Amino acid sequence: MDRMRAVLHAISPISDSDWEMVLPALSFRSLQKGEILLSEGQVGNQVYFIREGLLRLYYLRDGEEHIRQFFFENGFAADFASCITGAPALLTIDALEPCELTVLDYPTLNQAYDQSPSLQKLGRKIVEYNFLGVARRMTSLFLLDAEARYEELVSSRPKVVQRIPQYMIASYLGVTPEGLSRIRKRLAQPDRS
Amino acid sequence: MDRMRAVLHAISPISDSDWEMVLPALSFRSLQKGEILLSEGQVGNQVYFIREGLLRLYYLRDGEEHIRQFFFENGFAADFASCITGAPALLTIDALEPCELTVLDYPTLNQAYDQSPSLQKLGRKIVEYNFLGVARRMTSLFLLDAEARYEELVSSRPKVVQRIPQYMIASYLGVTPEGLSRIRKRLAQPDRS
DNA sequence: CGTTTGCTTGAATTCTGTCAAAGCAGGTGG
DNA sequence: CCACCTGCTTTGACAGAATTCAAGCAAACG
Repeated sequence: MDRMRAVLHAISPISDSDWEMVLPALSFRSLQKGEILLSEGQVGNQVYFIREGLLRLYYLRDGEEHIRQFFFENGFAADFASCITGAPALLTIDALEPCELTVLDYPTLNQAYDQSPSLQKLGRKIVEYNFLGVARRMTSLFLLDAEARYEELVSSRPKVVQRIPQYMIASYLGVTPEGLSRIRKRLAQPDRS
Repeated sequence: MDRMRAVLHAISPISDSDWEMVLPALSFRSLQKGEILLSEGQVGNQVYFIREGLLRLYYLRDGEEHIRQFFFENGFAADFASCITGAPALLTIDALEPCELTVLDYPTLNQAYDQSPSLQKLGRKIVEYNFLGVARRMTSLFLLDAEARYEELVSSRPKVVQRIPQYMIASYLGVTPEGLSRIRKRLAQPDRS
């Protein structure tokens, strides 16, 4: 919990009185591997700080899972779109590993925003951060082919490649498991001229 | 200028004193068709309100233009990522039609945020809005094929299809002009069983 | 030790991009 | 008013790449 405060403080400074307003929004939750945290159709009015574990955010379409994002320790997971709009989630969140979470109730958080300018600012910074994240992801999907996306992922987030099974990485990259297998093969043996 | 204030007010209420703090950030600019507003490599520390005209935001890669977004009257255009991070823009903005713009200086705006909680909130709402925008775009690129993306575009933003040449729409959708032409052909004559 | 799960590999198919060429405007200048 | 030119869209043929389907293989697990 102090770790979460430290993470938030690094984004934008929080005073003790700010923190007291955040406290009522907090609760705790443990998850088993595979447990679902948010299902498509529910309203995702919670944000999760990951003290321990690994989560994944994905779309379900025609029975297939399309993974949009992975969340690691000391990070925040949420269907932000659903939090912001209050509309039912289009996404599902579940645990890839056993998790220890700190749950933040979003409506409560929103009320706190209106009572403290510095929390309001923190809120803005968090959205900004998330904006940059999707924008990067969008750019990568838009400009790069699957092979380049994989190389980018390996170099920029090696943890993902280490801790997550390959068929999920394939889904994240937007290719089939077979496709990723071939990409890896291609990259393993560079040009033999 | 009153129109811009009205647009902003609809997002989050602005008082007269708030507005006075925004005023120093404002200036005006006219653009000819084809004129470039922001080039890749520059810092995009401005946001543009479009009183009149039509803008486009795109990546330049290997001499090719990959269009990410179109901006219409009464909307805001910017390379938000560059505004937020202060890093050089990866994107270019130019005018598809003659434009009349109200320019907002982003650093000045940021200072105003820290002086008024309601502006801070407005700032948050604007980022939220933009977040939802990229998230939607990202989802569409990730889940749908080019044909479905085109149908979505036609039904959700018919103005785009009407006012913008087809080869640019193709670029926006992430296909070649030939590809889009075939998609349209396919959609024109439904299943003849 | 057998079963399950995930990764790889091969062959057939489908799709998309590329290249080249031809129609079809809309605008310009004779 | 007409002819031409330029830029955009369409079309066809072809090659390349990715998905799909099917099978084999290795490691993990009960």
